[in-house]
Amino acid sequence: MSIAASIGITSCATCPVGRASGVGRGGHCPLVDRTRPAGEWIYVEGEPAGTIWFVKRGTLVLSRALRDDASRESPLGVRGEGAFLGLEALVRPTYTDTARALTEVKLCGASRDVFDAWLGPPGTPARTALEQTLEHACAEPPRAAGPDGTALRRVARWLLELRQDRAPAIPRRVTSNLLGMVPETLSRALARLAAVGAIDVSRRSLRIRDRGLLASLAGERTG
Amino acid sequence: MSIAASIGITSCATCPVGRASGVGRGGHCPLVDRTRPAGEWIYVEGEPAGTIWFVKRGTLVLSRALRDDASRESPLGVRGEGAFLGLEALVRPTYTDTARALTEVKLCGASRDVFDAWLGPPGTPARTALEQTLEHACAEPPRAAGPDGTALRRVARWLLELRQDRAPAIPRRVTSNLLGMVPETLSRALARLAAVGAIDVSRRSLRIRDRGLLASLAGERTG
DNA sequence: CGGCAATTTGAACATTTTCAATACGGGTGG
DNA sequence: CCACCCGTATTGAAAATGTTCAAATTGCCG
Repeated sequence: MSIAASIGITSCATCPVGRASGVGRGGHCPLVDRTRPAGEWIYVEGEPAGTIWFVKRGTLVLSRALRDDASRESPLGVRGEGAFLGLEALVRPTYTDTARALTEVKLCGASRDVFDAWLGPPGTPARTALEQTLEHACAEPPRAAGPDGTALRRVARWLLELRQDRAPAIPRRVTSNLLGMVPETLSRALARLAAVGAIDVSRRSLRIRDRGLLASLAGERTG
Repeated sequence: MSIAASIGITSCATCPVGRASGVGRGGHCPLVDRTRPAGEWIYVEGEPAGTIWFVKRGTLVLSRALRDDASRESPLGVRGEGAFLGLEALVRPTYTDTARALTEVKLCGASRDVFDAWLGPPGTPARTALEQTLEHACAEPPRAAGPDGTALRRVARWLLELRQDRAPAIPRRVTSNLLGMVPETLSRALARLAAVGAIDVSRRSLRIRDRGLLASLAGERTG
């Protein structure tokens, strides 16, 4: 519960990983900093999972190749500050998805072996829980959620949940896929929301104008 | 990687949790067995997260209330042997979803405090990784996967991925929601697959007849 | 053997996707 | 500093797909 949140991870002393390593109490964090520019691929689905990363700053998209057409990929999540990336390396030989930087990112990384050593001896309760969790998370293919309302409704809801910090950089294609629709549909939904005055939208900015209206369109326990 | 799989968890000595507790080496596992009949609710979304469970046998559905209509709920996953349930208790005050037994299940459970103690001292690397992972997993609302093919295609793919063991008990309503469609659509898709001879389907049995045909319908890198 | 609930089927309807054309906005090079 | 170009986003109209609602069927259970 007291996990690092939106304060910003500025140093190893304010980083959960750093603290767990005992930085400041004579400990040393084995993960090393790297900064990567926006647009860069951190790792690619299917390649040997050699490195595990921790996000200190910035935002990334996780995506997986469409099975229909391996040349296209469908975004399946966004990760930001405080997330681990590539943890599947602990239970899988290869990465299960592709991670790409959406903004400039600051990552701390370590090889699988180093990370493994950092976690402590195998077979401890905490490691077991972690590994079982990862095992099951990786095994489960990404599933479509049930049809939970129309496109307009899903978009309205998404806007309400929006973390201020994550919003700006996410391209339409990513967002639309996350919401289970094609970019055109997202465009239309945003246009409609703008038309009724719920939001202000331009090609690259987005602002909620009337949160109450948005909520009612989202179908939140009606008002 | 050597995590308990389909062999069956028959005793604490073959259970990951038991082994991590040192059962057989003088240790004692703090989780206690419970058997619950099919159909029973294990916990409900929103209620205080007091107990964490480990699945030793059987299958459960996890679901979350639809935001449109809190009276209905949409299944968002199936958990079986070897999965932890209600782990969100470590980072959240309340359960984030509802767990219901699909078959008779054998669970081992412990209160949050007991489980917490079992995990060992807070702030260790393994615990940190576990907690960060859970934190992010809980925070992320279940997202629809991108429109990854038509209903027929998704159903065909699902059939191919099907774990033999999980198949039998899952009702249509659950399956259909997992696949992002209404039960009627699933019915029709199954009927069509049966019509072309890819599967044999009856109201409560399901058998793959022609795996190759199914794969081609699923759009697996074309043949 | 009846009643019930889940599933299947049918047909009309609504929505979303598709395909194609257009408008932007940012970056580049003159 | 401005014109040009390219990729992303938007818009339009038609087509396909999935949903809805209602009715019929089936299997299960008392």
